[in-house]
Parts: sequence; structure tokens; C-alpha cells
Amino acid sequence: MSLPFNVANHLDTVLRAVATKLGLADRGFQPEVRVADPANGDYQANGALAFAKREKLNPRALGQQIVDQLGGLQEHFDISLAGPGFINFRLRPATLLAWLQTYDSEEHLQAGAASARRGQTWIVDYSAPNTAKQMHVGHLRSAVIGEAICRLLAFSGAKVIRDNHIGDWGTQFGKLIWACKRHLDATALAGDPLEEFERLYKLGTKAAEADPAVLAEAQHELVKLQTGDAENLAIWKKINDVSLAAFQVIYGQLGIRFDVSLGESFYNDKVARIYRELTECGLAQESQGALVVFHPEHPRFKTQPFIIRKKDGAANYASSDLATVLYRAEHFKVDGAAYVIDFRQSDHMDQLFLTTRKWFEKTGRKLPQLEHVDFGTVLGGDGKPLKTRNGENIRLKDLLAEARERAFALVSGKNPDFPEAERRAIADVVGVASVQYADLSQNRSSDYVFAWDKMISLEGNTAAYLLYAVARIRSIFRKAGLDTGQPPVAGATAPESPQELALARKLGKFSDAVQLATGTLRPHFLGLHLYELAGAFSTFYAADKVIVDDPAVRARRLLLCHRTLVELEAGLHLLGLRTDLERM
RNA sequence: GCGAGCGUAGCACAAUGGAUAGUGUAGUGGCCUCCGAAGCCAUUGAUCCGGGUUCGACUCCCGGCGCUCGCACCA
Repeated sequence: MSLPFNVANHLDTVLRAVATKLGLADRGFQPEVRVADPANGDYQANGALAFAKREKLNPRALGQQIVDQLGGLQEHFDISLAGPGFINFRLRPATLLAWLQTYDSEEHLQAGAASARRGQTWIVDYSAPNTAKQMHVGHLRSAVIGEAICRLLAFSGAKVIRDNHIGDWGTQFGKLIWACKRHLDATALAGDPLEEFERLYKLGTKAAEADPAVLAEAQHELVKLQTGDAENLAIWKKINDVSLAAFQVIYGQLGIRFDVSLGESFYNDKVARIYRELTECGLAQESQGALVVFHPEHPRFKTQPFIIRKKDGAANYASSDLATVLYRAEHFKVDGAAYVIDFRQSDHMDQLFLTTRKWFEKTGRKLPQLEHVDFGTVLGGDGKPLKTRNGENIRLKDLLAEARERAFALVSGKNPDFPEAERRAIADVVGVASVQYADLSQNRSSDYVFAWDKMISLEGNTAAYLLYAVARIRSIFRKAGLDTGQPPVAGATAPESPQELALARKLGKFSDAVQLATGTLRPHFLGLHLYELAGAFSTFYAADKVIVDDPAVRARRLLLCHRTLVELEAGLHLLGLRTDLERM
């Protein structure tokens, strides 16, 4: 028997078969296979405890009964019954070696993982900045988390559509066009066009606030735009083109590439159908002049309306989001849609999903799995949303530039002898990766404190610590005159020392980490695995010399080094980080 | 007011109802004649309060307290 990519799933399958044989399955036995604390083994099955309790059986006797049926697993596992009825599985060293020999590259790891969601189509809605404004720190999390989720879903076999649902339509364009027609600075526009549009946007907003006549003019410009006025449409298009080009620079640095950018304007001509359908199926009603949806069974949404058409007859983001769900279901035929949007919009998302569920049910449509991938706020050291000293939003381009500068200073301090161009290249990787990883290494649901010192200090669970492990492994190969692409690992023996074993066992948990991160749409589970892997490597590296004379020992330690490199890189790539550095 | 989320060592975080609540940082004490010390080893220190469910609760339920966010036409 060859060992499967995900050992826990294999154990689950075997245990279910045993449960069937023992007549437990039809009474609801669940194996409950979990990754175990290393002190207890590699995996544990907890199912006997709950089942025995429910069926009034002795849990240890039941556990023993199950263990007695697991003879076929003895080749690969040391199996024991422990405590009140835990079944512990410890992989044998030879099995660890076999697993490591099989999963020897990023491609093979992916091949192993790709069965989980084969045949599924997912659309991921992330980033979604508004045009005419610079991307700022508030846009960071959606972009970074969204990209990681796309990669995780694709890795587990899904077809993924990356959709940038940009805010390219709305009432702000009235004020903006008003300002463009009166205050455009051609020189500034030629220099940094987005900067100029942002200035005009602020100017237009202020002017409209101060003077009702301006507001009226701006509203007129908006109506002209909406009714297809050629001049206003041209300005609008110019603004969007300029904005997208500026966004693209940021996306390039973050390793993001979208498949489609279907912004709000794309859905302009699709909202009338929403009003009609929702009214016809009895979900929508008039209230205070607006078209709204109430949910009588819901404690809050029975009185808090979901406004899908404003009293002035215009669409809003609810109408547009409903049209978007329909388009994704009809045109892309998605099985799932993940919305990477901050937690403050939870009410909106709840109302959107609730309404969609009822609407699709009434119209006989298949409902995709709808997931709000929410996330908290990026905070400053004062515990408030991160801003500049004068209270402005921090621009993403400035933030990323500072990250690279700080990384450059650090690399230069550590390795002043590296050529400057190389130090720059290293800083580009380390700086951006540090920002990305600071976000991805913790549970997305909570707010997080943005602290340069912690994220680039290179201590603890940081990108630099992981990349340092990558650099050290490359260094071992380089110094020994070996190629990481052709590791000389023939004749490797099974891991022996405690540090080799700990590292090998950690390597085998990659699949569990990917599965957990993907299943929960929480990338930090993968980050945590990579951090623990890098730690296990550092411990191994300090304890066991790799380049030794004994060919078998040398081959197996090189094998461990190589697989650590492969997994660290595969994992970091899954999180959207670059790893292309030889040394740092 | 109603609703949602969050309260874990000085600080920053982790824990898919499981075994002795993990890690980083800060503190203390060790380790470079040896493949990179941006490292390794050891050690001090925590579940907001009160009930409940469970063989077992940071996790689930109820009630407090505290912080954050949302609540009619911005997205």
C-alpha cells in the first residue's frame, strides 16, 4: 500500500470501514480523527469516547475492539489505546521516509491535494477598491487574504475565478466630474493622474458640501453620466483606466492577478431584473418610497430593511450585489462564492445571503455556497484604525515602499558585503512578504495591530524567519556544491535522531494544514504550520550536521532539508508570497 | 436602545468539544575552533466575572462587566 497524501483522511476511511464491520456505523459512530499533540502520536481518533458514552459502553473496551480490527495499519503505524479511550497513531520512521520520497516537489504536493475540490468552481470576490482614489491600508487585508484563499482553493483542485468587484460607479462621480470640468490641472494629470483625480474628488466633495448650487450641478453631471452623455462617459472612462493602471502596480507587488474585473458599472443594466424578480416572488415591498426586503423571521431584519432600490429610483450596492450573485450563478455556474469583505459589512452580507437563499428557492435556482470571508481592522499602536499622523489613510504604495526600505536597511546591516542590487532584490522579497505574512499569520476575524518592528524584526512568526530557513537550506546545498533541483537523496535511510523524526513528522502534516486552512478559509492555519516547520528545521539544523561522511546519513539529512525547502516554498506560494532569494 | 464580534502571561498572538492551555517578545541562565547566532537550548509568567451542559469547556448555553463595530437609502 502506498501512503496517501492526507494520512488523516485515510485513517478516517479505514475507521469507518471498521465501524461498519463492527456494526457501529449505523448507530452513528464518527471516527473523529485529529492531528495529535506530538507527545501522543501523529493522529488520534476520539470517536470511541462519545460513542461509548451515548451507547452506554465501556469506552476503553470499545476502543480495544476497534484497535483489534486495525491490523492492516500496523505496517505504517504504531497504534495504541490511551487514557479514557483515545486511539493514537504514530507513523513509523520507514513510513515517514516513504511519504517524503513520494511528495518531493510542489507539483507532487499539489497533485496529492487536488482531489479535495476537483470539479468545483469558486469565485472569489476580493480587493474591490473604488476608482478615483488611491488604494490605502484599508484595502490591504482583502487583497492579501483574498489572494491566499484563491491559491488555497486552486491548490485543492477547484477552478477559481478571481473577480475584482471594483467600485467604478456611484454618486461620487457627479462631484468628481463637476470638479474635473472646472479644476483639472493638466500638468498634474500628466504626472500622477490618480493623484490628480483624488485631489479633484476631495475638492468636489468639499465644494458640494459648502454650496448647494454646486451639489445640484454635481447631481446634474451624475444624471448626464447615467443617461449616456458622451463627454461625461469619456471622463468616467479615463478615471477608471487611470485607477486600474495604478492598482495594477500594487497588485504586481503583491502577486495578484485577476481573471475578471466586473465592477459595479457592469451590473447597471442588470438591476431592473432584480427589482422585477424580487417583487414578483413576493420578497420585495415598497417602504418609505424605497424598494426593500424584510425578513419577518429574523430578530433584526424584520425591521431593519435591505434596501434594494432607493426612493429616487437609483440602484445601490444591494441591488448591484444581488445582480452579481445572479450573474455568478447563471454565467459562471459557480458552486461557491467567497466574499472577502471586512466584518463591518456583516449585516449587509447576512441580508444579501438570506435574501438570495429565499429568492433562489422561489425561482428554482441552485444556490451556490455563499461565504462571507470577514476580517478585522488594521490598527495602529494606539488601538485605533491605522492612519498617518495627520489622520489620513496610509496609501498602500507608500506602505509597501516603506516595507522595502526597512527590509533593505536590515539586510544591509546584516550583510553589508552583498552587492547593493542584490540587497535591493532581497529587500523587495522580504519587505513585501513581511507585510503580507503579518496579516496572514493571524486569525483574520480579529483586528490586528500593525507594528513595523514586529513584522520585520525577523523574530517570531514572521515572513523573515521562514525565508531565513529557506536561505539556510539553499546555503547548505550551495556550499556542498549541490543543486536543490537535483537533490542527491538516493540511499536515504529512515529518520533516526529525535530532531530528524520531529522534522519528518512535521513535514507530513502539510496536507492537514492545507486542508484545515482551505476548509475554514483561514490561511493562518497554514502559516502556523510553516512556522512550526521552520522551527523544527532550525532545531534539527542545530543538532544534526547535514554534510557528513556517512553517505546514508548524509542522504537522509539532505532529503529532510530538501523537503523542508519544498514545503516552505509551496506553503509560502500558497499564501501569495515570493520566495526567490538565494541568501538574505 | 437593539444586534453582532471580541476579552487568553507586561505586550503581541495560537489552540478543528479532547490528554499537562501552545508560541513569540520582554526577563533570567546557557550554546559560535563546527553546513548562516536573523539561530538553538533551558526557565519565570495567562483563559474578564458568575452560573449551566458534558466523561471532558478557552471553545457550547444563560446572566453580568469591558472594548470594538453595525443599525433607511454611501459602499
